[in-house]
Formats: sequence, structure tokens, C-alpha cells
Amino acid sequence: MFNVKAAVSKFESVFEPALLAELETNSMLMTVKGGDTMLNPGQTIRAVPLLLSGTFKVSRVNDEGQKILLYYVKEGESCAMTFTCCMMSHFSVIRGTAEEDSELLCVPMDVMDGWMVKYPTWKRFVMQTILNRFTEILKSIDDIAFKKLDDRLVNYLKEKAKATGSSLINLTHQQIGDDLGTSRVVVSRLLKKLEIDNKLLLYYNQVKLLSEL
Amino acid sequence: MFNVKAAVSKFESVFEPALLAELETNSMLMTVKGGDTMLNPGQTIRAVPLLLSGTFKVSRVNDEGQKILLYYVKEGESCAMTFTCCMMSHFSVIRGTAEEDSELLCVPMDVMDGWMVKYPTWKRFVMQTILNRFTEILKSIDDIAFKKLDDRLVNYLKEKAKATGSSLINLTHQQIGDDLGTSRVVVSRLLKKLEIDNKLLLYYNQVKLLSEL
DNA sequence: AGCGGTTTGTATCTTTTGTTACAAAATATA
DNA sequence: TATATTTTGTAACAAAAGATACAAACCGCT
Repeated sequence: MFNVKAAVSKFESVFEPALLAELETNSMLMTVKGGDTMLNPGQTIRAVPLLLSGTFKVSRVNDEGQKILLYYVKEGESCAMTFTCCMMSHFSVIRGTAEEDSELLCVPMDVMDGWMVKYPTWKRFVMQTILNRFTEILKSIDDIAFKKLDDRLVNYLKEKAKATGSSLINLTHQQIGDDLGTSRVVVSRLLKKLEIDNKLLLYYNQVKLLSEL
Repeated sequence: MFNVKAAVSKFESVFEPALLAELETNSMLMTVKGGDTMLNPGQTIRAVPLLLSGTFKVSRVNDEGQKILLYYVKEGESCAMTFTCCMMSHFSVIRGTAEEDSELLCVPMDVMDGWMVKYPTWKRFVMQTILNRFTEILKSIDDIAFKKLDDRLVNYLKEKAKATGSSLINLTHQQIGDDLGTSRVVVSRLLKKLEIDNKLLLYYNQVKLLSEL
């Protein structure tokens, strides 16, 4: 549990002192429970979040309600799309959901706009965030366009394991299918094949990754 | 054919006077022939292009050499990825090819960085460009992940027709396949089906879109 | 232990896309 | 005009993924 001062100090190595001071007076601490959706497509954005702890999942939801995982936002990071939407007062084009209980520092957009001009470290942070996301989204496109589902599934599981720091993953096949943009049956089928190949073990609500994976 | 003065005047309604003046003294006029590739993945970027005439095609090329069309850059626009890479002195993650003969105004990165701070209209332009590309890339993801190839092909053809202003499209099936990330045979098959359905006509090197499409 | 809801396993069938191979048509070039 | 090259058409087959349906296993709860 953070207070604002402690929260701001997390960014000591990234932001210049004057900016840290402004951050302390202008930002708002927030806690979110795992599973809560903070942001939906179409919603307008009034503040930008800096993630202090936990993980956020950013996914694309199209007009037909189909969804696919884009990327995770981790501790010390922020969301590139929120930045850009916020700065252009544009509604959101993505969904942001807390994966685990998370804490975030929210910076109102009107303050933030001036920071781009006043603080080089803020500008750098914003541009780096955007660059990172562009890079990750392009990697997603590579995968979706050219990789087969079994590969994507393996990548997904590995990514998940790295994110949670555990080889035991708590997800139903349905949830995995949602993230990959496919059906539960397909996921079950592929997971079973991986189990037969000794790459993992399947339990109720859980997947245990083995070293062979 | 532009001189720098005339070129800069194209942006009169977008940029403030002082910025237009700087643009005039600091930018470089360039012409590129249709088909020429200006930028490849891995290459470092020293200048940002503002497109004066023509069209650029931006595509993703992954490590295995597979490629897929991301978006077009049109007159008066610029490339979001180039902005961000440039500002963070990061190598390119995309390929940029001139679709037709094009003219561009190149702004060296060292000048450009200061403009973010000095000129609100530049900052706005940059953020708007980034937002537009994010939006388009997400649309691409929707398509690639959830649409079937025949739909994607139709969209592609329509887009192409709109870009060139003509319903007669000069492309081989192979080229179309490259842009969509699939094989020539598949494209031929789908095109033939569309022809049978009276949606278009097929010629050597050409596709004529009909109103039914 | 029994019940109801959720999750998983699996079979079957269909559709979509990819692959290979070869011939025919169109064009370019000598 | 003759020949080479490029482009297109198509068949036949394989692989991948989606859809439907139903049973079995698991869990939480009483």
C-alpha cells in the first residue's frame, strides 16, 4: 500500500526532481481490484495512469464484440494508447482490465499536456512508451498473421508464466480462447496435444508448464 | 514540382507561422520514384518525412521475411512510427515504399525534437499522426484476426481504388497476395469467385472493380 | 452423498486456407 | 514471327481452424 509520496518515489530514476514534485501534488492514487475493467472502447479519458503495482491487460474489442489481447502494462509503465487518446481528447479504442489487484497513479490530462513542453523526462517517457507499444503491437500482428495457433498458444502461456512468475497458470480454456481470439474447443484440443507431448499438465482451472515447453 | 516555399505553404493551415518559417529554412525537399523503398526494418532514421504528393506504403516485415501491409501515408500526412523511432533514436521496425512517384519534405531529427516543445501545432500534429496510426493498426488487427480472406481482399481492393481514384487496379495476384500475407493461388481463387459473382472483372495485370462490390 | 453449475474431453463434420503441380494465356523480347 | 518470361486458371490434396453436440469430470454447496 502506497501513499502518494512513496508512489512518486518509484519514478525517481525516470523523472526530473521538479516533475516529481508536480507529480506529487497533482496526481491521484487509485487501487483497482483484479478483474475490474477500468476503460472501455468509446469511453473518454480524463487521466493517464502510471502503474505502481500489479498488471493491466490491454485488449482490442471490435464492433462485433470480438476481442483479442494486445499487451500487458506492468509496474512502472503506462499505456501508450491512453496517452495519445488523452492528449487528443479522443475516446478510447481499447479495453483496459486489471489482471491482478493493482495500484495506479492518475495524472489528469490538463496538467499532463503542459508537462510535454516543460519536462524533457516526461516527453521521453511518453515517446518511449509509445515506441514500446508500437513495437509490441507489430509483434502481435506478426503472430496473428503468420503464426499458427499452437505457436501462439505456447507464446501466450510462456508470457503469462513470466508475467505472474509462476509456471502454474490459473486460467480456464475459455479465458485463454478469449485472449487468443478463438474458441474454447480449439484451445482444449491444442492444450491436450501439448500435454500428450509432455509440454505441460492440465488440471481443472489450471495449466502447469513443464520445462520441455 | 515543388520548391521548398511552395511545399511549406501546403501546411499553412496546420502549422503556426513561426513553425512554417523554421520548416522553410530547415527542411529538405526530396523526390522518390514509385516502387522505391525509402526505409527498411533495422535502418536508423535521421529525418522525418512530410508527404507532399504521392502515396507511401508502410508494411511490416518480420524476421522470416514475411510481410504484410499496415497502412498508407497520403498527401499532407506523415509516418507515426518514423516519428517515434526518430525521437527515441531507435531503428525502424517497418518498411516504407513509395507507391507512386512522391515528393516529401524531410525534417532532420535534431531540429524536430525542439519543435515538440516550442510549437503546439507541431506537438498536435505529431500526436494526431500517432493516434491515427494506432487506430488504423488496430483496425488491421481486427481484420487479420477475425475477418476471412475474401472480406479482407474486398476491403483491400476498395481501399486501393479509393487511394488511386480509379476502379481499375494495376496489380498482379502475386502482389495482392504479398500485401495480404497469403499466396498467389489463394488470391487467384478468391478473385475468380468474385468475378463469377459479378463483383469485378479480371484482366492481365489488372482488376476492374464493378459497382456490385 | 447428492445436486447444479462450470469446466474439460472428444468425436464428427464443415469451412477456410495453404501447398504443389501443371497447363494455358498474355505479354515481352529477340 | 518465334521464343522466353510472366501471369493466370485450376485440380487435387493436406492442414488448420471453426462449429456443434454430448458426455464426463470437477467443484462448491447443502
